[in-house]
Amino acid sequence: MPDSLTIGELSARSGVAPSALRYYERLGLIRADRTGGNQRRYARAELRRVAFIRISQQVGVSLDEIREALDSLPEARTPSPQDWARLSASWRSRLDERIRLLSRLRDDLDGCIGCGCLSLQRCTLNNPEDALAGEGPGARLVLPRPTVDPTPAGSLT
Amino acid sequence: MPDSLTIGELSARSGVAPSALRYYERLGLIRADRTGGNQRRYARAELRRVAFIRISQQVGVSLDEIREALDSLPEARTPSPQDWARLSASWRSRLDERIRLLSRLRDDLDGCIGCGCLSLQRCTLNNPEDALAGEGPGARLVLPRPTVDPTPAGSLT
DNA sequence: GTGTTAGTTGAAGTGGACTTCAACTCAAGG
DNA sequence: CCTTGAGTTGAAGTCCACTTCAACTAACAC
Repeated sequence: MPDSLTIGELSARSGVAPSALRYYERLGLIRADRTGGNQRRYARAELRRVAFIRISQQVGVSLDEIREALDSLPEARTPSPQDWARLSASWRSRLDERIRLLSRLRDDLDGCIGCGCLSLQRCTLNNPEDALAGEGPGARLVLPRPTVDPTPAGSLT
Repeated sequence: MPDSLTIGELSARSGVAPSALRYYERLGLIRADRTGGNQRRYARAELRRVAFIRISQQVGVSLDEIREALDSLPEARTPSPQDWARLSASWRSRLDERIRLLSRLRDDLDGCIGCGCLSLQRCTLNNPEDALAGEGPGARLVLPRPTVDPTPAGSLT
């Protein structure tokens, strides 16, 4: 059991293509030592970084933001379990939000399917930002652009 | 209350940029009549199509698949509520699956945060069986690659 | 009729996340 | 040694979903 991994090994164990690992390195998300012959050798700890990267992507975070998060890890020492816990927790609310949004979409879709209207007028879908804030001209279709609506959006008739 | 909409009006009411609407038209997702002066005029029914497109994107369906779905609508007549209900329902299982996946990710993340391991060894995350790789535009799951691992994947040590 | 705002086109550009390529070099087994 | 598979690089390519641009033309209020 070697204390460092080749790029092929890291790829196999993380499920991430070698080309992607090199790409991550270019972006500064992971790092590698080099052998005399200039080949990458990954410290075991990099496996955790890659795991964190993939999880974060699932949550819908961009590589750029992931890099920022990873930058907040201590450089001096190998990140502790607490360090990782902190980072993981930082995505928690985004994950919650995503789940909440999709769940509401499902419920609303059920409702709209029920009547076949797909008008979404009465659906919270219209106001993805926050259903409770629903006042004024703010309501729009799913995935609104940040601009302000001239007409009562969401009315499909 | 005109019986057709300009691209600006459709944009305002759907929350989709005019450039995106033109793009959708090029892809064959929506259609428009033309005035004598060659400007687009959208039938009211197009609003429903755009709504469906945006909802579908939320679910994580590509424009290409959305086009296929829309192609299954009757051309002869204006789609009925039932037609729309059928299409919406067709995404339902994908939506369910996506929600299920994210929920599991959340739970597992909670577990991993608890111990700070981030190893995911004991997590369902690892389970390549139901990886649901490549679904939607969002990043894929941890351990997405369909290739078979030489080593027990997910072991970080 | 004039001015302003909205719309038209094809082509090119953007950004994110990678992958592919060509042309090498390295590492390890026999 | 020699062969073979794994690794190296920078540059370019890909895919998706759009956006931007330049150069025009339409529609509409006054």
